[in-house]
Amino acid sequence: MGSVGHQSSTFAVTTPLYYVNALPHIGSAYTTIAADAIARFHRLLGDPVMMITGTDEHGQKIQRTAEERGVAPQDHCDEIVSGFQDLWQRLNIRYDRFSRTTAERHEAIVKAFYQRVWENGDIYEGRQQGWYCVSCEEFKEERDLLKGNLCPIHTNKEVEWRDENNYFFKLSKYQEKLEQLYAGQPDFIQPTSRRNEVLSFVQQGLQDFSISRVNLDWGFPVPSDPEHTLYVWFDALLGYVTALLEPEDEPTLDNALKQWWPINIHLIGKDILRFHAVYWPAMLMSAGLPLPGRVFGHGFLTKDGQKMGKSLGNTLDPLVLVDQYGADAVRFYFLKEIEFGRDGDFNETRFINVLNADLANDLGNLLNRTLKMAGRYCDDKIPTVAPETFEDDHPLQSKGSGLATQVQAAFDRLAFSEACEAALGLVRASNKYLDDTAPWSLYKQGEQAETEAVLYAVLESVRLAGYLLSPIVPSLATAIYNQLGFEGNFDELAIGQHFPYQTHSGWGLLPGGQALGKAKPIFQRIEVEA
RNA sequence: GGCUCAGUAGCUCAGUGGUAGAGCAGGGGACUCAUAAGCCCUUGGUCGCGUGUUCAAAUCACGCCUGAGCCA
Repeated sequence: MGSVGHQSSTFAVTTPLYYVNALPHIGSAYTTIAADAIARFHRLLGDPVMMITGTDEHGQKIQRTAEERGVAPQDHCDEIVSGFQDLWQRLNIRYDRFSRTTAERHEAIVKAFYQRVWENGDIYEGRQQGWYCVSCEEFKEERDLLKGNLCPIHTNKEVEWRDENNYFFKLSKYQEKLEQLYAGQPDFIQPTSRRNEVLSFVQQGLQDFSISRVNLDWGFPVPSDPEHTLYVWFDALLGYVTALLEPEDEPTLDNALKQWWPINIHLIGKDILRFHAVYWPAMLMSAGLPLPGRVFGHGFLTKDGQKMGKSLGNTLDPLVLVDQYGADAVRFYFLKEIEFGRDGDFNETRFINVLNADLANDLGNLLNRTLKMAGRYCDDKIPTVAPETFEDDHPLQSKGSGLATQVQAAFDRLAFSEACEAALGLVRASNKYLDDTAPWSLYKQGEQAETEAVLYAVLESVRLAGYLLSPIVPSLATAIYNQLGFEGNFDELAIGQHFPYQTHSGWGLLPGGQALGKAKPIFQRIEVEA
């Protein structure tokens, strides 16, 4: 029952390498939480997992931001980077690599990669004229500009006229190959709405894009012409490759690619879809490297239905949120309450309602009430119950047995919300089952065996729900397991050996006689003063 | 301007031809093992608007309105 077939294989997932223009915002936190949940799920399965995050640190925008602050670019980057690392720690993100594009070994990888593309004849010198938005680090079409030569995205920034010699990448050469890729690998870009966007973009015909800038110091020199500086995006995407080097490895492409390449999933926000779904695979084709499995562009977050932004002054600081409510709360809200891929909203009332209803009332209280009864009626031990006690149509066993497959399918599709709903369904059924069977009455009537059977079924159901939710709410899962008498912690990297999916995702695993831990509410209700 | 997607209960969403559903929030009730939690019952919707197709439309077609996105 509940055993799930799974071919173990390496699994690599990335977040974007975040631009260090400013401290992390809630959007970066959202992507990173999702990536962490995916990585944790694959660790449960026992797969060797590589989760990559990091920072993108080059470009004119960084140079100027540092100048404005009166610090050296590298010092600026170091500062912001520690802000990211601090947030990831508070959010309980277990990344394996933190890739920085200013790392020395990154330059070696970039050079080697550039060399391959160069030798393949895909880089040429050309002239680029046009309006440039430094904040976007992109050229803009004149027709798209707002009045006063303002960038349509950075509406307070004037674009700058550039007329310079740049090096170009022959993107146009890969038009057909890219179209073949999208057709032959329909899951390459997800969700479908994003895929369609890319398809229609590519259909219009691809133009070569420039991969170098002049009059810019903060970046790597172009290997074939050190007077030029490599365009930040060309360098940034390669941070995914550099990340794969073992600490003791020589920084060569072969070393970087030997174990984890190709990446299974690139998780990104929809704003950088084009770079990952078009430019990146073309660059990889040019260098003769295998392509990633899929690129998933998730939606944006709003606050109280409004776009967040500094100008509106309605930003949501992830640091404040996690300090106030804790990592599990934040992780759960965003992954359970928002369908991954669609835009989602943050509203504090809804946030509190969801956490109280699902985590405190349904899940937390279920464990607590059952544990208290087991303490009183079963001598603080998991009751020993013969397996045949549970008929096939037992309401909890029947529901719990099918969950492993369901949840795994949901995680495969990055449907975190569905995974949560499935696990919570068992929790709700357990609360109902308790009321239907009323073990407190059974016990008073001297029905010891029945009491034990009921409590076992519920304890086991809480365990299973906690296990399946562990990629989303690892600390809660650990608390559940510990109170059920297990030793271990869902933050362990070897969790797939300690609590293997193969066995722990099934129903009926709790060992009878195991001493229970101390009952203590795992998630306190959030009280709001009226 | 072109194209795409969305508009269903206070909130978040499911429902793709046959008399409107879930979770949360709100109201009431019985219980007591529990984090005044859980369980049961319940209020609440001209399914964005209009026209059409059909015996029958939230569901199909056309038009419109609103919002979001893509068009280097």
